[in-house]
Amino acid sequence: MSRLQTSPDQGLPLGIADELKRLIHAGEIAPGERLNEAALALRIGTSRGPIREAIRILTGLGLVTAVRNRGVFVRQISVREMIEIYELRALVFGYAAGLATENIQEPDKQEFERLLTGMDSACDSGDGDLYYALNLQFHLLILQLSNNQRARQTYEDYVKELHLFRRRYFNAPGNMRRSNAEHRQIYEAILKGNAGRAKLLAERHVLKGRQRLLGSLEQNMQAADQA
Amino acid sequence: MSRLQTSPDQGLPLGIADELKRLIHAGEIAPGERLNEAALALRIGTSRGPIREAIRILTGLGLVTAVRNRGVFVRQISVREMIEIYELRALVFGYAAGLATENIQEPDKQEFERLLTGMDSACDSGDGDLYYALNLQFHLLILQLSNNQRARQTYEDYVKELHLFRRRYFNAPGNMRRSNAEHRQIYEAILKGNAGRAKLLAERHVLKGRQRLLGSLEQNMQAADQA
DNA sequence: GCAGTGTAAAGTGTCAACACTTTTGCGAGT
DNA sequence: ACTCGCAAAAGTGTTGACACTTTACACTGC
Repeated sequence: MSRLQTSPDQGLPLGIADELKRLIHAGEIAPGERLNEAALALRIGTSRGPIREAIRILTGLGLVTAVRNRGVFVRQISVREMIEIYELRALVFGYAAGLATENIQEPDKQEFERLLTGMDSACDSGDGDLYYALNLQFHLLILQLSNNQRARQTYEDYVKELHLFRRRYFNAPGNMRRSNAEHRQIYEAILKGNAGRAKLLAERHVLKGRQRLLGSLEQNMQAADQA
Repeated sequence: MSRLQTSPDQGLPLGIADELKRLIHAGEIAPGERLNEAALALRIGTSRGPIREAIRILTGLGLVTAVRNRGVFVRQISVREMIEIYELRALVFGYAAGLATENIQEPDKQEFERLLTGMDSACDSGDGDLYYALNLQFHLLILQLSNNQRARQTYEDYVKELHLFRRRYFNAPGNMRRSNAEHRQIYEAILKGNAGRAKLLAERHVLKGRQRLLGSLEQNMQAADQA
């Protein structure tokens, strides 16, 4: 019954954990929702043992919170946690941008150009999903150029974790344009080898992203109040 | 048979996981060692089910690595990983020191003084363990003053994770003195409200700690070569 | 109609047994 | 003595059953 052809079989629990991670990060299982062991076992086509082990992996990862005798629930992130994570994400991104000035090579530059023009056209066509995907690639490319694997992993984890924030990020076209203008500035600073400026701009870029999110959040709240 | 009175019972697997974490971080289970399910079950006085779940939690936390059909092994950290983690630790510590300039209060100042003089006397008496404990408190106090709970948690995790580095840190008395001199400089910068300087000194302090570790590592290697 | 109670259903917690894989070690053959 | 192969042992992977807790719901009494 299962379609766990995700990875070279590392064992049932690991495979199930990956599948659950995917479901959670994709939002198919909403934050706050409970994971039903029996239902999952039936769906995957296994017994509850491996399911429970997979869920424990997620517990260790902090994706779910366990309550004794009541089950595990997909973690919800509070506004405060969101703010704190953004802070650290900005820090790591700035760090990586600074190092990128030292490690950038010719092929990377071409990749940067491709991503930046791609995001421009995504702005023009108002394609938020495309912009989001390219934006993520842009950020990860910089993390890659930090030459610090752990930093890259940490950054990816932050991005995924922020998906647990209850409210969905809503890309207004104006935000996308502003965001990409910042991208260009960061890229130019990296090109010029200006590590300090690249770091500063990168940090600010993430923190501005946070502000944009908080802003749209407030708008939503007001809209909800009026309804 | 078990003495898992560690915490308000959050369930057997959680309790066991905590116990295992303690054993690993205390070094009682060495990096690279395998965890035997049956033996642990016997020791804790339970069946293998909860043991396996506890082990999966550790898998999620990254404390152990699982190999199919062969068991789980306490994670070993490579030199490269150690270097990368120190880099991020320096970043977070610098960040916290910068913010500490804004959030420090009177009682914190007294605590700082207590820790600094305590470390001085630990230097005098050559008490490495005491120095290590106070040093950790000093760092955590600064993290506390960042007012970013997540940063504090991250920093603690880094410190624990570095315990998985195969070679033990060996506190030479000279290193302790130099280290505490740096502590004083950081504290003074925080007192003066000089955020930039506090941040810079704090970052450097951690990176110097890394150099000290790498240095003692090289010495050990040479000693091993001569033996 | 409503609050309180008791019971059934749903769900999690734990266990012991069995299946499968890997490792160990003995013994035959060279 | 050394190697190869086979068989026993050790260990992990998975399962279904049972115990316990929480939740849902109908029923009783007011």
